[in-house]
Amino acid sequence: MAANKLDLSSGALARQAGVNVETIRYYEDIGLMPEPVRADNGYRVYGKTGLKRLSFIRRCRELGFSLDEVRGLLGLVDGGDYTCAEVRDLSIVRLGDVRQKIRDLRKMERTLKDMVSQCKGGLVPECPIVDRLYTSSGF
Amino acid sequence: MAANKLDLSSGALARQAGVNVETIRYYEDIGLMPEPVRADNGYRVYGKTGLKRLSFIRRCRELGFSLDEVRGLLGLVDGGDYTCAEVRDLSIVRLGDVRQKIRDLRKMERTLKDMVSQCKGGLVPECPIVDRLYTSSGF
DNA sequence: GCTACATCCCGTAGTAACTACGGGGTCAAG
DNA sequence: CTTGACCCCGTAGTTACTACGGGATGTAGC
Repeated sequence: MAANKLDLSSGALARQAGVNVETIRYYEDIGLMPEPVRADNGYRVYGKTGLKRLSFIRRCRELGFSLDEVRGLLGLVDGGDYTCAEVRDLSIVRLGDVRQKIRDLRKMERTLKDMVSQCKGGLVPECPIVDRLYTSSGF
Repeated sequence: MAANKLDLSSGALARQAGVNVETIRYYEDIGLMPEPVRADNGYRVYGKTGLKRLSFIRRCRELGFSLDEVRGLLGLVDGGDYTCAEVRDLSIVRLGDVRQKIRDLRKMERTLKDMVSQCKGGLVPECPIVDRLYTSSGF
């Protein structure tokens, strides 16, 4: 076979997509990435579609989709019969999750900030932060 | 032995501290919770200190401290020779982490929001969300 | 042709922080 | 005296990877 000019080894693919090699193999194991063509020496060979798919996965992960959700998205795309609405719904759920997480973190931020500001940072072995965390009253 | 009126079984402790029973055993295994006194039947028996310690751990976890960081905090407290400054420093690091995480999530939120708003949610098999995730251009 | 050295292969095990499972002992109520 | 809740323990599963180790292969310089 003539080598396509876009042929990529697993290492090259990993670099281009911004993941590492083991991750590709992991995705292959769990069925997110298809088994690639192999060169005569047994090395994996990827093309443009491989790169697109892996980049898709990486971006979804960056947006906080779980691998299972990514699997769902890819299933829709693979089947070719997905509707815009399905994808949109999943994204809206994700958006809700993200917003909830932001709220939680802001609460954490406030609590930590309060604790730090109450603490003089001295060398004394009594610390309002520890007191606050150690007493049974909630915060 | 006379039963203290604050004696708690593992189940009761779990309920009071808001974790579940297996988690207590896990903390015991990894040395965060000390091995408790056992009743004649082999059941674990906890007192007020057990409850305080477990609640401390739970609160730290809620604030995003890793179990290793909690271990450090507990080590300071256990040793009795911690200084306020040490605790404060760790809290400040955590606060920085939390703020970074909020920034990351806000970026995710913007991206998701944009994607959803671009999508009409129709039944057509072309979806700008998928396009956006699937193409190799970053976002 | 030979020697480094990088890169690839594979299977397996380790990570964090739990959660779940399964098989058995115990205890209080009716 | 049985039923159901609770407890014990060890082990394995979860998510999403990362690390390890041993061996084959490819590539560059001498």
